[in-house]
Amino acid sequence: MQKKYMAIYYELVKKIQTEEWPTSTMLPSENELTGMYSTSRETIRKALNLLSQNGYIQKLRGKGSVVIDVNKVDFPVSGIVSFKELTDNLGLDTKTTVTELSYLESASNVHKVLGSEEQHKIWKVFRVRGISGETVILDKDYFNEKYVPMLSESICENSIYAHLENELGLSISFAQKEIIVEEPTDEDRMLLDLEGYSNVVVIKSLVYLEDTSLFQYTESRHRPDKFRFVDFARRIKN
Amino acid sequence: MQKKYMAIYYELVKKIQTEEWPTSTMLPSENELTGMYSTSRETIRKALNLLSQNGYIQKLRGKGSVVIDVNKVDFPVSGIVSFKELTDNLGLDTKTTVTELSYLESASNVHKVLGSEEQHKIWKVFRVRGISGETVILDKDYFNEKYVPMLSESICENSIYAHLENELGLSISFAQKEIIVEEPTDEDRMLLDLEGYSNVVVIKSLVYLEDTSLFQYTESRHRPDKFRFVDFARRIKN
DNA sequence: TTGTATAACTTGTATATACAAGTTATACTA
DNA sequence: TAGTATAACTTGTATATACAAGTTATACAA
Repeated sequence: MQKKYMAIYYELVKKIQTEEWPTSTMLPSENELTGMYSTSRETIRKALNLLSQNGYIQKLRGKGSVVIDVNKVDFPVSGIVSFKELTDNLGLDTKTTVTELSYLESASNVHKVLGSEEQHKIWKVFRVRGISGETVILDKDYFNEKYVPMLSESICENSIYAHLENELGLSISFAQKEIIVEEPTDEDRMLLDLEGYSNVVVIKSLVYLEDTSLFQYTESRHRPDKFRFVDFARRIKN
Repeated sequence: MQKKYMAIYYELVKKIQTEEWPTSTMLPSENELTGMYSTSRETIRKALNLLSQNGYIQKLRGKGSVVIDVNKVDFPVSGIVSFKELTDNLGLDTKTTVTELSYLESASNVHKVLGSEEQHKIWKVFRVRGISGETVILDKDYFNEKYVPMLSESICENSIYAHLENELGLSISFAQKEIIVEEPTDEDRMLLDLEGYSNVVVIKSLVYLEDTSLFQYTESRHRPDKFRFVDFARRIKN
C-alpha cells in the first residue's frame, strides 16, 4: 500500500469496524490526525472524504466528524464485487456449479451489445449459485474473447475476476448496472429452485476496463425472496 | 453557486450532456482547463473527480480524461431524489394522490425505528403515484414530529422535500436504502393497480439530517413491471 | 443574572509547488 | 530500417499556506 491516504483510510475503517470508535463518537480533529499519522491535512482530508462517501462518518463543519451507524455487514453495497469476494467475506455456505461453458452461437443480441461484429468470439458462462442447499441464483456471463482468450471450468468455479486481474492483468474499472424484475424464463425454471415464485430479480451489468473498453455483459438472475440490495446515498448539495 | 469547483463541475456536465464533448472524446488536459477557467489545478481536479464518480468520464493516467457513455436519461441513479424532482426532470405525466395524512397510532414498529419513545408523535403520509393512468407506486412516509411539526395535504401533493428544505430549513444529508421483493399486502392490493402481479418491489429508506439525526422512514412500494433501478459503480483499487 | 463579544477551536475552499509515474511522439543511433 | 533513448506531455500523490465559515466555551459587561 504505497498510497498514504488509502492506508490511513483503511486504518480508520478498521477502528470504526472494531468499534474502537463506536457509533456517535467524534473522530479526532483533522489537525490531531495529521499529528497521529505524521502527514499533511490534505492527505487526512482525502481519507476522511472516502469515509464520508462510503457512509462511515458524517462531517460537520465547525464541529468535527461523527461515526455513523452503517450495517456494513450486509449485501451488495453499491460496487463491483464478485460473488466469491462477497460470500468469502460473509462466510456463507455456498456452492457454485458451472452449467455451461462455450462460445456463443453467432448473430445474437449479446454480440451487438459487446460490439463484436468482427472476428472475435464471445464466451458464454452459465453458473448456478446455491445457498444452504437451494439453487437461487443464475449468473449468465458473456466475455469478449478479445480480452479473455481462455477460460476453464475450474477458473469459472472459483473467481473469474481473480483470474482476469491476477493472471491476465486486466484492470476492471467500472460498471453500469440495471435492476429490474422479470417473469422467469424456461431456463430459469429449469436451473433454479423457484418454488412457485412467479418473478425473478435481474441485475444486468455492462463491465468496462480501465481503457473504457467494454469486455463483459452479465445477467444475474435471483429468486426474489433471496434478493437484497443495500445502498448508501448522499443528497447532492450545490 | 459560490463554490468554484462545483460551478466548473456543472459546466463540464452540461458540455457532456449537450454532446459538445461527445462520448469517447478527450477532455482538455488539467493544465488547459486551469487556463480556461482561470483557477488552480487542484480545483479542476475536484471537478474532474466528481465527473469520474458520477460516471461521466474515465481518467487515464498519463493520457487524459475520456467521456464515457452513461444513459443518464434514466431512473434513480443512486442518490436521494424526491419523486417530484425525478419526474419533473423526466417530464413524465404523473399524478400524486394523498390517501392518508395523520398521526401514527402508538406502539408501532415505526416508533421504535424512528427512536421516538418519548412525547413526539409520528406523521404518517400515504401517497399513490400514477403514471399514464395506472396507479403503480405506493409511498408510505413516516416523519418524526420533532423535526416536521406541520404537514398539509397540499404540501404532500407537491414536494415534501422542497417544503422541508426551503420552508423549514432542514438539511437532508444521507440515507440508507434497502431494495427487496415482497408479496403484496392487502393494502397494496387495495391501493395499487396490481394487474395480477404477485410481487411488489419495496425500497425501504432511513433518511438522516446533517446532524445525523434520523427524521424519516419510508417504504416505496412499486409494481414490479414499472420498477427500474440504474446504478454506476467503480471497482475499488487499493 | 443575563446577554454579548471574543478567542480558540473546528471543517471548507483555493492556491502553489514539487515530484512520481504513465504515455507518446520525436529525434537520434546502431 | 529498426530500435532506442529522450523530451514533453499527461495524471497521481504529498505538502504547505492562507483565508472563509461554522461552533463552542470563556470572559466580560450591563
